[in-house]
Amino acid sequence: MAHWLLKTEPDTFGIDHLAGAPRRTATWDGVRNYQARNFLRDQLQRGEQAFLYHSSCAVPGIAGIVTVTRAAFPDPTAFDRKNEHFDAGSNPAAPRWYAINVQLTRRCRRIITLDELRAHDEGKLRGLTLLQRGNRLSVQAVSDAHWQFILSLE
DNA sequence: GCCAACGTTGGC
DNA sequence: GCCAACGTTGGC
Repeated sequence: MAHWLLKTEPDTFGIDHLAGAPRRTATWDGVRNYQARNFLRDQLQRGEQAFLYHSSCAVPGIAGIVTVTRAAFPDPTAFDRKNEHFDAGSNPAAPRWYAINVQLTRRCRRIITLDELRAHDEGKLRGLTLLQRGNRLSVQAVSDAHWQFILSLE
């Protein structure tokens, strides 16, 4: 099974929100980038795991692990005029954007910080999308080797 | 708040 | 299809 990394801003919707949600489950919606959309729509499968990464905060880093509990379905926020992610170019007959459901599997015992990941940029984590210059993708693939190594840092 | 990097938009 | 302008991301 493939592994992933999902970015989120903890001030908006982070691991604390997910931990407090019913069944520790939430819909991962509002993605409005085509490359990230393609990952969600075409690749993330039910049962696969992803790192939950906190960005735009005091200590950016991996905060936990989530499991995909529902594979891609049309993003309902795109159809909702009152939603900030509304997109008139998407409609139920021809959805442009997709969402998944994720469940919090567990928190990391501690935040695995971006600084710490960077320390391995030219070693075991060479090629990790998160560490690539100018990277902004909110849904990223993580190789098995990278996944295992990051877990070993915890 | 700054600013580099990137994606999108829209005139041509 | 080009590319300048603009908006967004995200670390610092």
